[in-house]
Amino acid sequence: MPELPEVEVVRRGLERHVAGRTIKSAEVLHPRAVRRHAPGPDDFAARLPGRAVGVPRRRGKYLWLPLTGPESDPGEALLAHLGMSGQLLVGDPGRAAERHLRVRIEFDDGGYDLRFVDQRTFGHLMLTGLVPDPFAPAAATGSVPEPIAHIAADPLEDAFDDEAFYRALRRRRTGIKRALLDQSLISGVGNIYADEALWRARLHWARPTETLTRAEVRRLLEAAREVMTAALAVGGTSFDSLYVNVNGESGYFDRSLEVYGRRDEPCRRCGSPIRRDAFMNRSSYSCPRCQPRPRRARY
DNA sequence: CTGAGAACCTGCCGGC
DNA sequence: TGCCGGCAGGTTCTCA
Repeated sequence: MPELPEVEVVRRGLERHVAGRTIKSAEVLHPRAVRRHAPGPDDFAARLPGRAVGVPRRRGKYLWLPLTGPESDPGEALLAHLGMSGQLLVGDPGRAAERHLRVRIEFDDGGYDLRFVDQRTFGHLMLTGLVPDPFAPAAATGSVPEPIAHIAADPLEDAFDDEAFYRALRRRRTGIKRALLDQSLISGVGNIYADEALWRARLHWARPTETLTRAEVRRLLEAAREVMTAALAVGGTSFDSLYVNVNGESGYFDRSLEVYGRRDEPCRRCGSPIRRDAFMNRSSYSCPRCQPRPRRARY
């Protein structure tokens, strides 16, 4: 799926094209796209017309459009997760329907519409209330959609607490990559950027979390921030047309990847052939020399 | 409670 | 050409 940088690219596009507009209509073309909206597709579509869209927000890989308008009291939001293949696209309302168009939203100004297109249907949209942000520093006033209150802050947010992350890792009994992908510990990091950050920090994916030092965790977080910030700067990573901004354009970061997808190609630091391991039903890429397997490995 | 694996989908690619 | 296994950037659920 789109990881943090790709989702942020989409958020920025929505901020530019959708913020401040009022919804005229919503249409659900595939009920699975709103399966997590408990009251069902009809309720989803019926409650959107008349709502005004605020400034889109994001935490990790989730993004949401705050809604104001007739029905909305303290706060509701249109929450979106792109899953593995979801896209949020804006464009001329008259254009042809995409093959995997799931939800269409039109606005009362008659301008660009908003479409949720999702080939594999792992992504979803839902309408939900907002609750106080459990990860915000005390006395802060942020709010987040209720269904994602368990999603940790991401490393590019002010609310992310490096020291708390280190302590949580020391308490865990698992491998560092599994922990990096655990969105309740740190959000926004997926399979690509986990591998890239571990390579930069010279840590093996199976390193037991309870053996990590403060310095190593600091290095890892710095690496994760660097790689995701760099990816964001060039529009994110995409190997194919599945990962695009709201205008359907791909990013260029795939050209900057150091290990992901580079099996048997030389490590850019030491020349050793990059290895690929199967793990968690997915691939992990690492350099056998820069990231030696720990004596005690955890999966 | 924690950790590990399966399930949920569609499409593409390489090998036979 | 067609079929089949393997693989794809994620999350949630279930079971131990």
